[in-house]
Amino acid sequence: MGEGSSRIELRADARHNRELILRAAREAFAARGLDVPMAAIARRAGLGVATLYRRFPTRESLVMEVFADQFAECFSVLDDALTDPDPWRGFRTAVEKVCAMQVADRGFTAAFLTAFPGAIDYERRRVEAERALAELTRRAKEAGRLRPDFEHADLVLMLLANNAVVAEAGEAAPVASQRLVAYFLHSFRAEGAASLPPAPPLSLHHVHRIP
Amino acid sequence: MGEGSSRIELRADARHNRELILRAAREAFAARGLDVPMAAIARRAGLGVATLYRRFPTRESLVMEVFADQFAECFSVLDDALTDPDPWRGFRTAVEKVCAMQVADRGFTAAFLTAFPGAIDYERRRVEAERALAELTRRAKEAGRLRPDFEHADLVLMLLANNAVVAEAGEAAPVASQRLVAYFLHSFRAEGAASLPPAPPLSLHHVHRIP
DNA sequence: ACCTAAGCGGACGACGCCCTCCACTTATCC
DNA sequence: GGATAAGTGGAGGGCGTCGTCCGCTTAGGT
Repeated sequence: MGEGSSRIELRADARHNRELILRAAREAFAARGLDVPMAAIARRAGLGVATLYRRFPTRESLVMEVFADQFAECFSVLDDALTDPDPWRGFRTAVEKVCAMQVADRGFTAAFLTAFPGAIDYERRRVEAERALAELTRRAKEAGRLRPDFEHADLVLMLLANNAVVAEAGEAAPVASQRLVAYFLHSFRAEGAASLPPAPPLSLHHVHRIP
Repeated sequence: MGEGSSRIELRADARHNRELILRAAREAFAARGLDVPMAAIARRAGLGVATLYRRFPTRESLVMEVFADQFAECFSVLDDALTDPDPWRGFRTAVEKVCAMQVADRGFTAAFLTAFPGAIDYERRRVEAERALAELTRRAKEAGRLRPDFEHADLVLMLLANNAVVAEAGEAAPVASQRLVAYFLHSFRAEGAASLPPAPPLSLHHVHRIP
């Protein structure tokens, strides 16, 4: 560590091809989910498979890179939510925006839900995300708008549910997702809350499956 | 057509092996979902692959046969629900039971949600199921317990959601599913219902995907 | 007991995906 | 413009699944 070199020195054409790969992968993931063949991505980029593998030795490394900015967007959503003076509105819009991101990009969820064992940076971010979410829910509960027995794992339930609905609904995905999220938000409200069965021991970390 | 023979005349050993296959398939589907290799099912049954393929030329035919009784159970659940004097309790218990069936058997949902183009009998049953569900929701709405803007497609949303949660939660599946269903039922109640975005154009028929 | 057709199993070719290896091309520095 | 190391593409070996083919086994009738 600390050589300073790392990877800054890529030849110009290589750097260009790297961008082609990322764009192709982004498109492919968005359209067909995370399990598109590596060869299909390479073909879409107009490059050979070897080039793809040299730049991104594992599928995970490619996924991580592709979704880096989506992750960033996700964090900015959380930050926005935290600075909203109305805690419930913050909570609600954060949920809505993240679910809309799932609709916009089929692969995003899988990346979001997937903890790559080796990806240190991702791990750090995940912890940050969980902290932000915890704070968000704490404040919404304190304001008396989020039901007191709401738990962290409930968001995981919702993300899984939304992911499945988006995956299966095809054309109808945007409408279906909005309806689903409205239902969830309605049942997350403190108002009229009845007792619930216990929450499952799920976390963003716990749930991981890379296709 | 019209020989009357059809398949009644199977040799005794063949009939026995057929049962072995069905049992093995049931176990395999329950444990790992619908996409287990055919060879794995054959091995579990202690038979050769050819035997499996001769008896069930397509994966679908096997799935249909395996889940025939689960379908029957499903219909009896709907019938019970329809005879319940309390429409809301009928609706609620039907939902809870079907979702519990999804937990008990990973493959069941996929079979439930999958419309095999050629399976006439299945198609007829699906239509029956949809009619029963329609009646169930109509009565629950009439009793003022189910929200008036509830739609058929919302059940599909829930089944998809539950399926995904069951698939991903592993050990925690039973707890996770119960929690999820409680949330859904809460938001399906007429009491405290706020306006919703429109329902997606989904039906049990519309959603079909065989792994 | 014996005949015969139904039943059986495993080997096999096809396919699709993964990932690597190596001979060829090309950017970059002098 | 030439040296050289970085970069490239496609062929190919490995793997796992599918579904079929064919020679052997065995149930069940006589």
